[in-house]
Order: sequence, then structure tokens, then C-alpha cells
Amino acid sequence: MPELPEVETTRRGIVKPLKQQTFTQVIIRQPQLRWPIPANLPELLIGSQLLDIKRRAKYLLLATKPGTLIIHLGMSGHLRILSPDTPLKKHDHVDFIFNDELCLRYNDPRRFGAILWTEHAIFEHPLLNKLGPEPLDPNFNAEYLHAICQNKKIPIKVVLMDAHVVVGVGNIYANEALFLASILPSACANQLTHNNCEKLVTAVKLVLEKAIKAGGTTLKDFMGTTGKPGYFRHALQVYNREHQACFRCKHLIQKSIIAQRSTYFCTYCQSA
DNA sequence: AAAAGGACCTGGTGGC
DNA sequence: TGCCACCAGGTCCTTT
Repeated sequence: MPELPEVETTRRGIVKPLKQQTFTQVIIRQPQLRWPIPANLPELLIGSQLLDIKRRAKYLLLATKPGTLIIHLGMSGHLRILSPDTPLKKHDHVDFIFNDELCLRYNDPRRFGAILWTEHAIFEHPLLNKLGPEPLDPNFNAEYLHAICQNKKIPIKVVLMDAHVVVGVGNIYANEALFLASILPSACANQLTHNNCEKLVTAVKLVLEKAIKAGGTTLKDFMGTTGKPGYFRHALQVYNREHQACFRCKHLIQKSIIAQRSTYFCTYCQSA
């Protein structure tokens, strides 16, 4: 679920009800996520006010006076806001309770996510200090991408998905952006022209902005509606469409594996 | 240093 | 119905 648009949608959904609220209880049922949840998290948080919720890449950053709570949703995680007495579902690993009346509940079946704590400057944290620019930031532009690509002899899709190059471009949007830019995912990065990079940067921004705007469906899901989102599905041009007709040219969408990830493309539309 | 592959974990699906 | 292989929205770590 958590591509960048969904993480941003989650952030927007929880910041309003929770900002300025005070942590009154922290319940850890399953501490073993990607890394162990700090056992002293309850004592660190209880009594503190949640000052703000920011996002960097796919990390949610919950700022308090003594430090920052870092939450990553991994491959399968999500956050919901509920009444604290809501019956538990499978994989409800952590509850953060505010003012004894609102519960932020973390659920993550595969446990690839993370809940961490730091008291230092947040952007110096080892997980954050080597990240590339945000995709929607002006620093992510054709000049930057083209320069990076010069010394990369790997498929452009792998470059796009490398968080040291640019954050937040997951498998779905890498496929979609490359289709929009008419560039084959397998194209060797150092073969791309400046013009290719221009189109690709534009496509990444467009696809992510559109998906964030479509985040309403996710928000609804996140607010407690049952059932899976399917939020951006209708807009997908290539992802998960193997053997189906390309919407643009009617040739069949093909699938291959690049860096162990499913990759979808139209050889007719994506010639670069 | 760059590139490739493995690792972490559960659930759903499709084949036999 | 059961069992099994394989796939899934991420990303760090180890090996080549």
C-alpha cells in the first residue's frame, strides 16, 4: 500500500486530529518489526505533546519536544485513527493513545516497517542523512538526473527507484513514469539524453501529484472503511497489465523482471 | 565504488 | 480440501 502518495495521504489524515494532542499511553504488542521498537518508547513519549507531523521520503516524522518518532510503513503497513476500545485486528502491533480518547493504531502484516526514536537532529539520522531529493522538489530536475545517470551502467528504472538518487518512487510509479516519458525501463541510464531526463522528471512529478490528489480514497480507507483501496488503479497505464492492450497504441503490455521487481512496459510506446 | 543478490515476513493466488 | 511454489506497494546489508 504505502507508495509515497499514500504516506503523504496518511500524514495529512492524521496531522489534523493529532497535532497538539498529548501521548497518554503507548502499547507495544509486537516489538519485532524491521528493527526492534525501542522498549522504552512509552516512557519517552507519555506526557509529551505531538508538535507536528512531517514526511521525508516514506518516513513519517512525529515531532515532540524531547525527540522525533520515526514511522515507516514498509510494504504492508498502515495507520488508522480509532477509539482506543476498538477491538484488535490481526497484526495491530502498536497503539499510540492521545488524551485517553484517540488511538493511532499501527498495523503491519509483513513487519517490514519500522518505529524508531531519535533525540538528535532528525535529518542526521542514519536512515535519512543519505537520501536524495524529494521528487516534487525543484532540486529534482533534468540537470540533476542527467548528471547522476552519466556514470550509471544500470537500467534507468533501477536509478529511479534508488532513494539515494530520488526518494519516494516505488515500483508502481517507476513503471508508470517511464511509460509516460516513453522510455524503456531497461534503458541503460548513461544512454539517456538530457531531453529524456527532462521528460522523465516531468513524468515522475506528474504521476505522483496526480496520485496524491487521488489520495482521498486512501484517506477513506485509512479512516476505517473496510476493503482494499484500489485508489489509483483506474489511472494505471502499465502496472499489472501484462498481456493487456496499451491504452495508447493497443499493442500488448509486456512484463519482465528488473532488479527482482516486476516491470511493465509497451515496447511500441516506449522506444527510448 | 558500483552492481547484483539476499534478507526480512505474512498472506493471497493458482496449479496439481 | 490440502499442499506447494510463487508473488506482492520497501530498502538495508552482504557479496562480487
